[in-house]
Amino acid sequence: MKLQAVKGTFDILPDAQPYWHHLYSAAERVLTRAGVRELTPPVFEHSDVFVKSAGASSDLVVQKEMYTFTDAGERSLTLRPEFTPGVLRAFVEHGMYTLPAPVKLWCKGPIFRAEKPQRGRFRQFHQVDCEFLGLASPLVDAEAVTLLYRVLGACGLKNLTVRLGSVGDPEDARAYNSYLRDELGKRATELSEMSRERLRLNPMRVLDAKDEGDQKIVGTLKRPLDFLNDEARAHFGAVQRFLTDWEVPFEIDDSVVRGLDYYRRTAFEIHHAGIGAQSALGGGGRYDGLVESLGGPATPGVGWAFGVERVLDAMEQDGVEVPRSPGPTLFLVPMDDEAISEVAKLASELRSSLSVHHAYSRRNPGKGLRDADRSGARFAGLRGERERERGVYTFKNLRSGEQHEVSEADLKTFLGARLKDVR
RNA sequence: GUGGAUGUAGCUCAGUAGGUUAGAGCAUCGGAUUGUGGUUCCGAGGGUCGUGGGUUCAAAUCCCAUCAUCCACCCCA
Repeated sequence: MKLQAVKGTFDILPDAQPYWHHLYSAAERVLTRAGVRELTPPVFEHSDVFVKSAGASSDLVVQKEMYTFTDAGERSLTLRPEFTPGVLRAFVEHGMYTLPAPVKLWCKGPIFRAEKPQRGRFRQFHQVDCEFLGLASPLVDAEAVTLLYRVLGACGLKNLTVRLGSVGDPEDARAYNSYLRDELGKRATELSEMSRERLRLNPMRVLDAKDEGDQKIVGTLKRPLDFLNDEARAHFGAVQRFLTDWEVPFEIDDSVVRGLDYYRRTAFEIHHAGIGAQSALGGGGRYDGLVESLGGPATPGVGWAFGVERVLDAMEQDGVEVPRSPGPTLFLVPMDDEAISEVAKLASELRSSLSVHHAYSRRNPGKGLRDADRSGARFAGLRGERERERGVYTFKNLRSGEQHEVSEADLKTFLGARLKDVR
């Protein structure tokens, strides 16, 4: 058995951590300022939570990609394949529907789907998710889209494309689907094999067929937006007006199709060129009715999520610079055996207020200063026989090369003063 | 589920008319320097050549199988 991470999973190594922190802190900053509060749901839930939310037509597609297992108590549990159902479960379980609406929640963490890996697609990956519950107003849809856009902007991304659409209310979607089945059914023989298969399983998918002949046929059809009822149309118009007013760029794309049944009205995606075939960084939409179908009180809601790995990929493509994690303030070098434990003890004491690293074996000054330099330390502190005799450390500023002796008693004040100077 | 590409040192990669002890750069460790860093110079350690089988006097190299990784299709919460 080779020692190797499970297919579709990976380690986030120390060198990569600054990028992750940068992204998460950008998200936290933007969302917190907007009054969105963090909620951390468990990584797994009763399978029902995800199965019920997926809906009837989605479960063929979706359930086979869920990591489901039975625990020792014969409970069927599932590693979350998305955040929304778990957040809604928590929302209901804790009576958050009594809070003033909208209740705005966000979360972050790993997500699990048993898909075949490729660029931007893994079996364990990470999402930042945001949910706005309790209000059906288009104002909330617009705020949701805006915050998604702002979070990604705060990550340093340029050239984002927001695609905005509406799937209407359930009866609109049903009407459009049967329209598609009728019209495309008549011309099924002209369609490619793939589109015929899509027509059978999910007619809306025919709209983004890549085959040229298919696209000609699609061009003659009415669009999903033509089927919106008056209220849904007005809602969609209001969302657009808010976004325009708030100077959030977007394009209308009525082929934004959400795979899950629970979406109503607003649907949106945000894309970035240059991260491969999986170009969607994230997306979301309105899901009025979902809380109720999970067994809670009727509650309108809208939410989104984005894939952290894809955003990091996009950041890399855009050349986003992230501050390197700083080295220690001080690096201590023991120059004889007795000094090894002395510097370890001193480091331990100084760490109550400073970042202090040290070498773990006897080093000559050349090697010791090289170690200190490589650690990125600002100062080095050398300790050997000479220093011990005089009760001092030899301190060297690694940037200026300036060096003096500092008595053990003055160490902290010396460092404090030095740091002030440097700043 | 389908297709293509790729697996050689910790990392990035050379290395095919099959032929001695499989190389480089980076990284690590040591020395130049047993009390003064970044640059430089010298040296060392580190390899089941993904795995298994086959062909051959001889396989990293050719053949078959298998596993893994990457990319794309499909799908996409």
